Amino acid sequence: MKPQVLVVEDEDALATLLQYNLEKEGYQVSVAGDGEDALMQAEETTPDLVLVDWMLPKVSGIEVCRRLRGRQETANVPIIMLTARGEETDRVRGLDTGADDYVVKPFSMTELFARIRAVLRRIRPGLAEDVITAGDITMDRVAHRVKRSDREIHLGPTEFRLLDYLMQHPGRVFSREQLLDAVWGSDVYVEARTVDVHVGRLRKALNTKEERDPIRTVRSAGYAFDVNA
Amino acid sequence: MKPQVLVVEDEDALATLLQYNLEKEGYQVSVAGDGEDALMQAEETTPDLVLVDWMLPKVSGIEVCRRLRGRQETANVPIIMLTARGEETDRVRGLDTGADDYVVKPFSMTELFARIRAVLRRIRPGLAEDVITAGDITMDRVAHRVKRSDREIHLGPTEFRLLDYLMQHPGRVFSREQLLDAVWGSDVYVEARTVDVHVGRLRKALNTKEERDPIRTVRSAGYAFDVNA
DNA sequence: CAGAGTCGCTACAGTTTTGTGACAACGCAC
DNA sequence: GTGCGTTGTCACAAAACTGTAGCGACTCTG
Repeated sequence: MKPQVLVVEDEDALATLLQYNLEKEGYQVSVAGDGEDALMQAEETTPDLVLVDWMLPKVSGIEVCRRLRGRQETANVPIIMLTARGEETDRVRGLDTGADDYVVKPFSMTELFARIRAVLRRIRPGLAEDVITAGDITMDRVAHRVKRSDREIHLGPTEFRLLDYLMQHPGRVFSREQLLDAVWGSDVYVEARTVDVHVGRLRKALNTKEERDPIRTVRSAGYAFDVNA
Repeated sequence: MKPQVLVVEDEDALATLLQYNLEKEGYQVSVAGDGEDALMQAEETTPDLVLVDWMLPKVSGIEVCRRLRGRQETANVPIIMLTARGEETDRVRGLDTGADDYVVKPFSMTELFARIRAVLRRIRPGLAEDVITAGDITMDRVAHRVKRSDREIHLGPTEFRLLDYLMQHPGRVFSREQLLDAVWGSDVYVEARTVDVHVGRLRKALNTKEERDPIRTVRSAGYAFDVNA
């Protein structure tokens, strides 16, 4: 599963450059032009990493940090700050901005990539494990294996990604469109009903007769993964 | 106890890459960006092995060698040099730089690991792990031999390194690109599908009719070596 | 209760991905 | 040079997976 990166940058040229290079590096990228937009998108896409420019219109970068940290869903998302040289660099380090690292402009892409990898590596193992467990279902993303109470579950690539995404946000309802964006990719066009089919396949693979279906259908809204209660 | 490795490399991207891979391989890694830093850290952490780039800012790699050798505490620490092709390779070998071995860039990770183990084994027997076993498969890296339940397996060099790498990280799925980076070298250009062919050859050599195939194909993701359960 | 909307499921044709045999090129020992 | 083992690439076949359409069941609304 590609790590999702949210870029918060008002300067168009830089934003585009970042998006282009990050995607080439294998990240799923979304861009926000200002702080408000950033907070909204962060809620929607729940990124694995946020890249925030220190200077932003409306809501400053540092404020974006604080707000992200303040919210349940995004409290643990790693943040990297982009600052211009001399832009209170010391205070960035000194103050508890909530950022996990910062990069001073101008920076090279390789440098940025190195920081990103370092942060993801540092933050992720502690918070988001390679292994997710919900009820009796275990998903090991490194080994690419899914088990339900010691029974090995075989899933196709798409079903795997779908389950991955759902398990990562348990309880939350996603519309078919949201799932298409997140699991298929925001640029492919597929029929919304296709999601139904894949959910069906996923259910068939996951459940035996006795077992409770962990995927909940919400009529005219979408699907959600429920942790056993 | 994990062997401690000090990496002295100014190029950020390479340093990060080395750190990442070495840690995954089970080493405790610290990184120094220049010669001075290196000497300081060497004093602090007294590493079991030092990896030095030949070209460094401030204090050259060869100078780092000399100084490390000149100091009581670090006089016997094994050193491996990283040199670019053509970078006075002969003199590196010829002169007594104090290095125990050297690797010519570009190199594959498995090659580097092999050198590291070799040096550690020579200097600090006991720190290097020479034999890996997984299920009924045994791989002796010193003798360069592979056995499956007392049956001798003949492998070509590439298949050997491939199996080595896979067995080193059992259960984990690697993409073709990752395998190319790790086994072939990070910059040689070979077709990704070539990995398939080598996996095929490896399987043919490893398995008889009765035996379970230890290599698992993960569709649209890569391959993994599974320890028998 | 009719009609519209929504969802589960199946079948299937099309596409993507993987396994494999053949082959030419290469390096190396002799 | 000759011979042998190894390597990377290609082409083709097999296997796995995907998206869509279509039908019936069910639900909501008026």
